Amino acid sequence: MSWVAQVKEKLQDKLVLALEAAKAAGEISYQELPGFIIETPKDKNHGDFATNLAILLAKQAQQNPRQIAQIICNNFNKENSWVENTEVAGPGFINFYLKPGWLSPGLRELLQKGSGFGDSLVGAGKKIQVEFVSANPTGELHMGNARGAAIGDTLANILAAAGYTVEREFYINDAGNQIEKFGLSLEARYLQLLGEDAPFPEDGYHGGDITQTMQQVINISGDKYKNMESALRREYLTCYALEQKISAAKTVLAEFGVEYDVWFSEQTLHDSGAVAAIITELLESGKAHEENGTIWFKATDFGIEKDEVLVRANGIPTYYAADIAYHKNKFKRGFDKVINIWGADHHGHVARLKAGIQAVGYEPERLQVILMQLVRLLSDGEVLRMSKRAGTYVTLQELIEEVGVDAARFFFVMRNADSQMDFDLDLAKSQSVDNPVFYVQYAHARISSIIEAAKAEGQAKGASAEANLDLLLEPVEMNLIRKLLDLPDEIAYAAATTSPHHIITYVMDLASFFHSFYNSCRVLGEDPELMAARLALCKATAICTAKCLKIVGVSAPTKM
RNA sequence: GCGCCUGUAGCUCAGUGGAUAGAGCACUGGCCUCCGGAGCCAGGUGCGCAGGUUCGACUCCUGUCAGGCGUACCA
Repeated sequence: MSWVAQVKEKLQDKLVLALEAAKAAGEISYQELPGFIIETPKDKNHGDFATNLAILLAKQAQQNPRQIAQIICNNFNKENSWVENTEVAGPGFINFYLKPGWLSPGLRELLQKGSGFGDSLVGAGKKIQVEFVSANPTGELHMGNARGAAIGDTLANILAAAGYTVEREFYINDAGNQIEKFGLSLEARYLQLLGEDAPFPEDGYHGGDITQTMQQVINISGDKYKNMESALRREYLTCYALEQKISAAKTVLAEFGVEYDVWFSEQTLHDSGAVAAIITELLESGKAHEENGTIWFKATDFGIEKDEVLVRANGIPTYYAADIAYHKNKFKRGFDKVINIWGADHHGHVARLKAGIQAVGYEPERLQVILMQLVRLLSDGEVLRMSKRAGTYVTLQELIEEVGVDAARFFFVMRNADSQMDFDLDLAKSQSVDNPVFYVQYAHARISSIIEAAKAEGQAKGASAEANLDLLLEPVEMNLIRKLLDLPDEIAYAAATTSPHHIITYVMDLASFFHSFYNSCRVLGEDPELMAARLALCKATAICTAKCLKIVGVSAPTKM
C-alpha cells in the first residue's frame, strides 16, 4: 500500500474510533456507519485531507452536520498520528491538517523503490489480454490504427504496472470475403503488370501498394503464375502478399514501439475446425437452426434485436461465427478478462459478440470492448475524410516520419478514447514544438542536467533517500512531493477504469509542479543539507516522470 | 425510426457525487548578472437546453436539441 493510502487508512480508523467514543458518551446516535470517503481537497486551504462523514450522518443522527463534525473533532485522538489539527468547514466537512514532514517517509520509499515505484499488486494473479489494432492485412496501417496502437499498448503497460499478467495480441483477419476481394485485386494488378487486359474487381483494393507488391512478385519470379489456373494463382499471390503485409505491419508497429506477444491468424480457426465446432455446438444446443441452407444464431434469445447469420447460404461462415470461436479460444487460453480495442464504427458488433460468448458458456462481462472514436484529419483547416479510395489517408509510417513516435503516441494517449479527436496535420508537423510532450520531456531533461551538474561538483550522493527530507517544507516542495506520491494510486486508477489518458493528465500536472518548484527554489549552491534534500526531490521527480513516459511509450531524454 | 458515443473557455481537451469547474493553444503584461527561458507568475470568459434524485450534480436518472457512428448472408 502506498504511503498516502496508509496515512489515509490510519485516519479512517481514528475517525471511526472518535465516532464510537461520541456514541458511547451519548453525544450522538446512529445505527449504521455510512460509507464515507476521505479525499484530498482540491483547495489547499481545506487541509491535507477532508471527510464527508458528518454530512452523511446528519439524517440518522438527526443533528446539524456541522454540530456532528464538531463532536467528532472533539473526540478525535490526534496522538500517534500525523494529524496536527482538525477543522469543521463548509456544510459539515472535517478538514485535517497534517504535521510538516508527514510526506517524508513516502518520498523516502519512492527513492528506495526507484523505477519500481508506482507498481502495485491490485491485479496480481489475474491474466488479461489486450487485443488491439487487428487491422485487415489488405492494406497499410494508417493513422486510425495508430491511435489504437498507442492506446492499446499503453493500456497493456498500465495493467502490467498494476500487477496483471498481460498479453498483447494482434488478430489477423486473413480469411473471409475481404481476402477473396484482396486476391482478385492482386490477380488483376499482376496480370495488368504483365500486359494483360485484366478487369479490376468492382469493389477491389485500389491502393498503389498492391501494385507495388505484385511488381515485387514479377521481379522475383517473372510471369511464373501467368498461365496458372486462376484459383491456384490467387492463392499463391494472396499468400505472398499477406506475408508481405503482415511483416510490414510488424515492422512499422515495432518502430512505433509496439511489440505483440501473439499474432493470431483467423484462418487457423477455420483450418483447425474451431469455427465448425462452434456452429455444431450452437446447433446441438438448440441456440442455432438451419433455414434454407443458412444457419442462424438465435441472438434474439440473448437480447439482440435480430437473429444473426453464422453460415451463409453459400456455405461460408460469417466473420461473426469466427469471432465467437476466436473468443472461446481466448478464454480457453486462461485469460480472466479480455479487452478489445475497436474503432467506434464497429460498436454494433459488441452486443452481438457478447451474446455469442454467452451462448457458448462464458460470462460476457469477461469481455470488455473499448470503443475508440475515429480520428478526424485536418489539413489547411479542412476536414479530410480518411479514405483509401480517395488517397486521403496518412499511413502510420508517414506519421512516424513526419510527427515522430514520441509526439504521436503522447497525442493519441492524451485524449479519452471516447473523444472524437481532430488531428491537425499542419500543426503536428510545423508546430510540433508546442506539443505538450515537450513540456514533460523538458522537465526530465532539466532534472538530468541538474543532477549532472551536481555530480560534477561531487554532490551527486545527495540525490538519495539518505538526505534529510524533512527540510522540504516550502509549499511548492510539498505540492510536488504530494503529487509524486499519488503515482501508485494514479496507475491503479487508470488500470481500474482502463483509461490510459489519466497517465498523461497526471504527468503533465507533475511536470507543472516541478517547473514551479524549480522556479522558486534553488537546488545547487544551497546549504549542503538542503541541497541534498532538493537533489533527492529532483531525482524522485525524474523517476516518476520517466515511469509515466515509459508507460506511454515515449522517451525520457536527458537532454533536448 | 431504433441503438451506441459525444456536447465544458475563442480553439483542442481534462475533471473519481463534494467546498470558488481546470490545462494547453491563442491574446496582454511581468520574471534569473545565478542550476536548461521548450520554463515561471499574473490577467477572463464556460458545464447544449429543461426537469428530477441528493445536504450537495459537469458527474446519477428522465426528456429534449445538436454532431458522429452503427442498424448486411461486410468486417
